[in-house]
Parts: sequence; structure tokens; C-alpha cells
Amino acid sequence: MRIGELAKKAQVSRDTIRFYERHGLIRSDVDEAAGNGYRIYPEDAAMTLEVIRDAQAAGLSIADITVFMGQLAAQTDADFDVQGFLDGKIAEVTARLDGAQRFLTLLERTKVALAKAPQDGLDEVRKAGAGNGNRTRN
Amino acid sequence: MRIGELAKKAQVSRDTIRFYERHGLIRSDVDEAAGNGYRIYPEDAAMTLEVIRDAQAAGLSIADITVFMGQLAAQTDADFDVQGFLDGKIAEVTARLDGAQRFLTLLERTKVALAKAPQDGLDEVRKAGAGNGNRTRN
DNA sequence: CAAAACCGTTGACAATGGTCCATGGTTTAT
DNA sequence: ATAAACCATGGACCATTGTCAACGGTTTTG
Repeated sequence: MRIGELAKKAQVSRDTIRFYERHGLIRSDVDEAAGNGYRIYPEDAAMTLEVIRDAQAAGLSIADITVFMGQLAAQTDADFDVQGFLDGKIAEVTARLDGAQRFLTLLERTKVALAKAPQDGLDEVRKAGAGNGNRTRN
Repeated sequence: MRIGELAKKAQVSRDTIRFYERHGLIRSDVDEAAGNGYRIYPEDAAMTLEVIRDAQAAGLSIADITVFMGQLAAQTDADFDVQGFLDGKIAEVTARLDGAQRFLTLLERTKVALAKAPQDGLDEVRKAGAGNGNRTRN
């Protein structure tokens, strides 16, 4: 499919797709049949873009995602510690997920407290504070 | 406490603290007693820094966090739709959390698959694809 | 067929979140 | 008392993640 269709399907801009492509996250081939220089993107590209979105939500950088995609595509690099890389990322993402979850709880508590007592009454929230959204460490 | 102590306690650089302060996320007062220009940070600043970390993990921008902190500090702004803001952020964070969770699942599946079949055998993972980490939409 | 919509490439621009450096003063440890 | 460690301020600098503009060609549509 052409870039415009993909962009619409995946809800990202054409420029973003090109940006990802420049960084090796997506690939396309020039349509040799039609002699225009147009590029054709594989069907699964839309799915790839979803994975990228999720990976970004998980806090991975473009560089990280590129590595991960490389492994998914079986670019077996020999002497690159995939398990190490994956373990590292799993740990990072888990930590980030915990933090995000904690913050979501705080947001929700704030909302309730603020709805209840429009002017004040946030002290409970403030006291509960940073911690305590199922915290384990500390 | 002084900036160095806070930095150590919260595991961020002094520069980062100053950066946050410039953006209104943290505040400090000049120590008037001691006539040096040194600044004193309140005890709860370390906790604030933890909240900031969590909020960032949840994908909020510094600007967003500033607004949120303002509300927590009861900077009641009148005619600012706090509930709307909170609802919006809760929705955003929830979505991000879902995406991150999905990606974490993918990471874990990849790890297992790759451990099992060092050379290939990623097709199962690839086929399961983007979706399917408890997805609701689509 | 003409206008509108699309495509490619290149390179500049921008916002975000920090980090680093220079300068000059203060405190603490030896 | 002197060096090492700390502090403040200001501004330059950096990577990341896109976005936009310009230019020229192609396809689609009315």
C-alpha cells in the first residue's frame, strides 16, 4: 500500500512514517512496476506502527525499538546479548508501569477529593503523598 | 535541606532540580538567616520529585505536571476546569498504560520464544502481532 | 484537461527535557 | 589555611522526536 493509505490506517502522519523509515523501524520498496518513484509498504506495516506506539507508551526510545524490531525480524546478530537486552527492557518497562500506575491512582484520588471538597480537602491526598499506590520498594 | 542533599536523596542531578524549579514544579526559599545566597528546599521536596518521576513514567509533560501540582497545592484557579483536566489525563494515562502493558507482554513473549529457539521460531510471536495483550478496542 | 490530491527528497525548524560550562562566592574537611 | 566540595546564576548546548516548507513530478477526479 502507499504511504497515504498507511498513514490513514495507522493514524500517523506521512512525515512520521518517513521519519521512522529513516530510522529503520519500517521499510518499503520502490514500486518498480509503475515507473513513478512511489514506495510500497507491506501490509503488516500498520501493525508495526501499532507496536511502535505501544513501545513508546512503554517508554522505549526509537533506538530501542529499532533494536527490538531487528530481533523480531530475526536479524540474528550473533554476539549481541538479546536476552540481556530484553531483560533490561522488561525491567525498565515494569518499573515505568509501576510508576505510571501509582500516578494514575494519585490522579484518581485527586479527582475524587477535589470533587468532594472543591475548595480544600486535598490534605488527605497530599498526606498519602507520593508513595503508596501499591509500592514495594522503600 | 540544601540542593545537594535533595539531589542525593531523590536521585536526580542538581541541574534537574533547578530545571524543575524554573518550571514551577518545585520551590525553595533563600536561606535568609545564613547570609549566603543558598537555597533551602522543604522536606517534602523529595516526595515531590518522586511524584514527578511517576508522572513522567505516566507520560505527562512538565507543563502537565505543573498544572497538576498547582491543583494539589490548592492553587484554586477558578474557572479552570480541573475535573476536565483530570479526566483527560486519566484517560490518557490509562491508554498509555494499556499500550505499555501490551508491549511488555510482547517483550516477554519474545524473550521466551527467543530463548527456546535461538535461531528462529519468532513466527509465533510475529503472528500474534501487535494486538492481543488483553486488547479491548478494534 | 485542469485542479486537487498524492508522492519523493532534502533540509530547516521546533518543542521537550535536560546537561554542561563559566564565573565567583561559601563551607567543610584535613 | 588551604584544598575539596558545595552553592547560585546565566546562558550555551545537546539528543530526541517529530513537523513543515519548498520543489518538482504523478495520479485521480470532476
